[in-house]
Amino acid sequence: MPELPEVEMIKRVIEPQIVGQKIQKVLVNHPQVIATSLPHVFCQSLIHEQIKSMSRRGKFLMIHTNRYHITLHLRMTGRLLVTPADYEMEKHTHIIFQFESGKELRFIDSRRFGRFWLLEKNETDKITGIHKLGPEPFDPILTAEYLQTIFARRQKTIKECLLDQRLIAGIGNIYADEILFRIKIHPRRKASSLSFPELERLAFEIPNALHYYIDKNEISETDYLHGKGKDYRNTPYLNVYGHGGDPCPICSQTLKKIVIGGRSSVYCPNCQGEI
DNA sequence: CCCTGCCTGCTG
DNA sequence: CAGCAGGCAGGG
Repeated sequence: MPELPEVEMIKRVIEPQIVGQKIQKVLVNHPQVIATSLPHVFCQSLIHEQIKSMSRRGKFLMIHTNRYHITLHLRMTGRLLVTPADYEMEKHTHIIFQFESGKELRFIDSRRFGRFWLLEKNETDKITGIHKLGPEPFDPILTAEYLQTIFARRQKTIKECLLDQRLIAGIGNIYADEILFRIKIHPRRKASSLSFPELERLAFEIPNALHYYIDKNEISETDYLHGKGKDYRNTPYLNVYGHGGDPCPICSQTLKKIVIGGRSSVYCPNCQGEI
């Protein structure tokens, strides 16, 4: 489920609660979620490690300890919760990091698509996929010129390009639709067909829209736990995603839902035109 | 480009 | 009940 604004929110809520915590024990209920090694090795390696910090890259999260990077991807339904030890155990809890303080960091994932990797600090990461990511949406390199270069020889639609993590990291189906709506560009347009002024609008709106939705996602630690990590507060501010068939918030024409590259896409045929 | 698999839960 | 879901990898 989570895209960049959600992953960033999770990082901001979780990090202050786990920094300084020392791992006493790690429990893995479903071995499949550990991509790097046998669960036994994963658990054993992390005992006595202290959490130093947390970071985000695209939709990946990293938890940094003295000797390791714990890298994880929540995919569609993954969640992280910091709880007291006696907090009710959610269904589909696959990993529990027990801290010496009594607090726990829990990974919950109903569809079990989420993955964890354990990397030594000096190890070069060639396994998680982070090494294949394009620049962060907030990287100043993301100019109209840059977009022109990466789109130039692509036959793909702009929607598919925005979803391509090798080109830009962190944009998923929701925000691809929202960004295209904001700049009034049809999702089915060929990326290479965008004019320079259109690319300028895109280069501006990618970080602008994502910042906006990160801000709207702000939540307190208590509210986050209360919502079990499922409360995404920016949802009411989405203009098109999940609104197929509704009136466009700008022009009131009916928003259309189509399929592009196997993904549902919602757009306004009036504001964004028809091809 | 397309398709499949990975999984469970929710919606119509 | 089928169909769909905000992700990604792998294969043809």
